[in-house]
Amino acid sequence: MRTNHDSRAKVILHLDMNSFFASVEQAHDPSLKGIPMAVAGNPKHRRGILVTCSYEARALGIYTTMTVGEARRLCPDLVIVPPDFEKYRAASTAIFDMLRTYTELVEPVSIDEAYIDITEIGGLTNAIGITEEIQQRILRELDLPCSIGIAPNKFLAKTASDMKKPMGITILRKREIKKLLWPLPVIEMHGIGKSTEKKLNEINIKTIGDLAQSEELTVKLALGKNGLRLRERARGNDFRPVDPEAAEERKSVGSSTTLPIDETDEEECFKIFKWLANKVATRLKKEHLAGTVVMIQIRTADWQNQTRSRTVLNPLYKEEEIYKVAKELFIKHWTREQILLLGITVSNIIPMSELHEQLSIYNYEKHVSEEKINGLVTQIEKKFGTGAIQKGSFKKGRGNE
DNA sequence: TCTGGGGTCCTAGGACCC
DNA sequence: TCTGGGGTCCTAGGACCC
Repeated sequence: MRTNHDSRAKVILHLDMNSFFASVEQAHDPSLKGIPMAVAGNPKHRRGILVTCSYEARALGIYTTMTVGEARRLCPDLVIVPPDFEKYRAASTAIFDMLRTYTELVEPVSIDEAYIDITEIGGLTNAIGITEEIQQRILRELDLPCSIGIAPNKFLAKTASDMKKPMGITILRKREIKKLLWPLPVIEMHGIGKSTEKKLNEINIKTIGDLAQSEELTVKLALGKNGLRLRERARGNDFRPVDPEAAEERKSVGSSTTLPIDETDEEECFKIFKWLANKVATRLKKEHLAGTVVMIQIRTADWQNQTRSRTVLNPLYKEEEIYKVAKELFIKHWTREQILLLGITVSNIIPMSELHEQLSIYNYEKHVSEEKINGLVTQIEKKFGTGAIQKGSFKKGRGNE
């Protein structure tokens, strides 16, 4: 179907904001510019870490995920600001809106990343011009730096945007991957973490090139379907389209917190759950969402994670309802081990706008009886053949039983 | 490098249904 | 009573990403 010299080859951009949270803070407060600064959640927390840091901080050996304590030791002048997600969300929206003035084919992947398919609006000839303009406009109008990758597919575009930071523009052509990608260790690949790296190393696959040139069956045996997908990516093949609706509706809303001490007191845990239920409920309400699955997470002092969940019939969104389920799950499953972290997540999300239908008993019964009827229809047709029943003949009206 | 919190996607077994 | 096969939902855990 698609060949190497395909004239219909796509031009995909991957935009990646540079140390996004820190940059947004600097844009809002110019006194933070040009100095080592970092964003860190609750600095007085016993295990606080840096969420992001400025390039000036990086130059001094500071990095993301470093503990606040160690960062301060290394750089006493480091300015630390607490995260402000409202601000980041607003900046993010502004960026994506700007991208959509070029094309509708914008797919946000996270708060600070997006894919853009510019094949139709310029192809390869205008790609660099458009990319430079986007980068400059984001810098000028929003005061935010970004890196952009240009490539024939998502994987290569993502890889390219990572190659030059900050304020980079990198083109990655398929014919260049042998030289640029294949010598790198597999861990450098997006989608490969510690665990997959280990499995690959065990079958003597060390570099991205090794993976690209490996036997299909060997990789499938070691990693399953995912292995085959990674192998294709390593060969430069990725046919996922840029899908503007991909990240449209969220799948879960959760909140978790590391406790001030390793907790063993049940009543204290209840209090935490109450607080978490409130946070989750508040966000559900704000986004007009509800969900039918409540999951709790318990991380014990030895870093073992446990999750326990329950599916309920009617979507819930109220603090009291969420708390009640979470508490019951906790009572039922906690083994009285010391607790490091507790969390609540509500998933199987349904927008409130669809909630009244879900809650209607009439619709619920109708749903059930239709399912029953469909089952009967199948059974009868099995016995007497498919024209035996005129479809829809007893679906209408009420009182089916 | 032992440290947070927000997510998504995938896998696999068991229950249950047809 | 035994035997086959397909499918969906629920639950728990793992891997990965930002």
